[in-house]
Amino acid sequence: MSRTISEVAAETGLSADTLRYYEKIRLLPAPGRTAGGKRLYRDQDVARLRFIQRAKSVGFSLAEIGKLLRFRENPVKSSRGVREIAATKHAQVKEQLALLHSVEAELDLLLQICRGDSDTCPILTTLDGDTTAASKPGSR
Amino acid sequence: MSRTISEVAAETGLSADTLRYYEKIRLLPAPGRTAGGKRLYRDQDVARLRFIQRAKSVGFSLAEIGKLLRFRENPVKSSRGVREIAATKHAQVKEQLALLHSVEAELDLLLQICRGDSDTCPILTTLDGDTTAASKPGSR
DNA sequence: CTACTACCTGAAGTAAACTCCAGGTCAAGT
DNA sequence: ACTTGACCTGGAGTTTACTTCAGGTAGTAG
Repeated sequence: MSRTISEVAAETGLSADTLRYYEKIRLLPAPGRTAGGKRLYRDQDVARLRFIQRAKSVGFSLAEIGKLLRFRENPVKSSRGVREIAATKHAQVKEQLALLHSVEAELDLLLQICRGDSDTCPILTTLDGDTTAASKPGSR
Repeated sequence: MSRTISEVAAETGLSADTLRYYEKIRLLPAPGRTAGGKRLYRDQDVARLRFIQRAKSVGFSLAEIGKLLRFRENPVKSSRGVREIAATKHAQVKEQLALLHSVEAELDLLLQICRGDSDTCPILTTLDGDTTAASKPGSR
């Protein structure tokens, strides 16, 4: 049921310092304590941390994650405003996805064409417009 | 052909300070100068900046972008090593895409179910309570 | 010549998200 | 009783990506 900070750290891959930091900035609710003052985390805290990690890996800032979490916690209370936030976020995610897709395509292309066996990699020179690489004299 | 720093700033939406900063950290090659010492940027610099902006918006750090640029500039010289970098990057982008998709799906679901008209939003409580939707141990 | 603006430089400051540190406490083991 | 190890706190330090600042120059306008 309840775990110590180091157990949660091991479980999530976050450091104990980070957990305390998240608590400080209110991303995590203050957990219960033992008689001696040690933090005791519960399943829902860990679930919350997993959510945070996922959101973070996707590029949300901690501030944004805070909003998402509050959203998650107040289902109906602020439905309208909350829906707006979610919609905005949703739009951002979609945009991000589109950008990522284009970057993926570009890397894909680069990898396909520039296999390291031929003598020249036309796409790269094309990409850069013209001669950036070989010709510059005085720079670095 | 050549533009001043403020022109490039206007064109790219970056600040002149940022352009000088990019030069300092060698993301941009040192541009030519007027007799009086002012920077003169060329088309290829702007193209490079656009590349940087795209890569940045997708979540690459400036350090990573530096690598991508060097990659782009040395087509064959270091084909092998370079291919590795690109492949790694490619894998990362794919992973990022997968994560983003899952977040998008989650937000989608949230938006669909929690329309702000009903009294309760079951998915939210589910998400937070205990049975985290897709919680799998060892997923990091 | 003076004013003004755009530009220059090196250096210091900022925000986000940690990370590390010093000094202190608590419960358990020997 | 003493030591050890995990934990506590408040605060300083780190990295990234800029931004701001202070003081100075180049070229143009009046």
